[in-house]
Amino acid sequence: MKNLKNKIRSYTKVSDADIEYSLQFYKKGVFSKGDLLVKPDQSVKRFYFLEKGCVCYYTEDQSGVKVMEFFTEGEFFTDLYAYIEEIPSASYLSATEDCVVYSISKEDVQRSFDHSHDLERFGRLSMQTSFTEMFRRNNHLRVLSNQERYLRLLQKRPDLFQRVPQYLIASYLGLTPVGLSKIRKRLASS
Amino acid sequence: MKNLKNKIRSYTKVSDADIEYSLQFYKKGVFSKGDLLVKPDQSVKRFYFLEKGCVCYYTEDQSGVKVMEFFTEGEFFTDLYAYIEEIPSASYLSATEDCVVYSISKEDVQRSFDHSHDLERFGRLSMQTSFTEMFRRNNHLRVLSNQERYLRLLQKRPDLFQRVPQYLIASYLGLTPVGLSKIRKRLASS
DNA sequence: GTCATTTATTAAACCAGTTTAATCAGAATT
DNA sequence: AATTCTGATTAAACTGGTTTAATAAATGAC
Repeated sequence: MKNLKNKIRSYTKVSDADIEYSLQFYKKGVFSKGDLLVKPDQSVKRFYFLEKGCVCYYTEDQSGVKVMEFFTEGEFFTDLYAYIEEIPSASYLSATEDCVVYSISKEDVQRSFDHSHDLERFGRLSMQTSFTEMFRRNNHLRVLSNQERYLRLLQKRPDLFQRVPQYLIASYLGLTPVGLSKIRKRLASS
Repeated sequence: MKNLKNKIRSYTKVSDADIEYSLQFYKKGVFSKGDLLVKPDQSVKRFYFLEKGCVCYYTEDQSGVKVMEFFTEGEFFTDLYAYIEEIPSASYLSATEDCVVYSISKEDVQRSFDHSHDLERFGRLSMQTSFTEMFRRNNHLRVLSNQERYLRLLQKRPDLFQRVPQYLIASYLGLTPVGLSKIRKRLASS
């Protein structure tokens, strides 16, 4: 739980006692490549810390898979929208590699927030981080060209290209595998 | 400040004393149609409650204006990304009507959060709301067709079509005025 | 090591939107 | 009432992506 403890502390000062109070609720979980942590119509009652592995957050409709995010080691994740709103998920959380997670139930999160002002603050700041990350991501989709987004992803998260198949990356970039292939070709010949 | 007080209380239980503590920091402001509350390269140090009027949150680049959100009476707003990250804004907050706002500085927000656990919780929940609203909005952009988004906006926020020019609505829907016009024409003839 | 499956590339036809530019309508100013 | 300005529509040409389908390459199972 060392990484998790450091992660929490990276948001705000939390006393040892408060950290231990919160950590008591987390349970270790392991998933194999291909496992679904969440799937559509399920309720989403847990909040996860990814100790090891990679998780893909996506929706699927008649036109296929649409990737919203890839989570990797050291990140908190869940289907945050369904978790907050307490509605059935419309999405998948799928392990694209073997994963080790620590997770806590929403009730226990609430217990932590009730228990101390500092843990509540941690909750606020972690929500703030979820907001800014989503904002940044959506801004890129809004203002950058497909090619710019591809190049930026290549630069910012080169590991992803080794870890997940290109058609998922294409979807994450907001295009089809064919479209991404064209962009790569265009770039290669220039 | 009655609307503001009720708004805060709609998030979580806050004592009279805490509410009054927080409310002491808010200052009333009035803006005329066309005024800019925030513009690019400015720092964003205040958090706003919109008592009356309508504010458009948008960016502008070589390809023109891109509307991210319209805020109307009873909503909190600011350029939240720049506010949180404490970086110069990349956006505009523009009054599309005469407006009355109450606003509080980020330092005073922090004072409120330090002052009581309940106010900190309000802060967490309001951040949570910002997250879910942004998520919902982006989800619509992601999974709905332009026509579906137009029809849904027409249904959910019919007032907007009376209050702001159509070319801003087109931008909000992720298309050009020409594109929106085509959709309207298509719908009219069916 | 071979076969089956999954993933990536390429080509061709297509299309929903864009861009540009002209026209039209309405509102505000004088 | 005439003039200007802003906003909305229409038309025509264009384009960056899609879709479909076929092929090729890589991966994994036996």
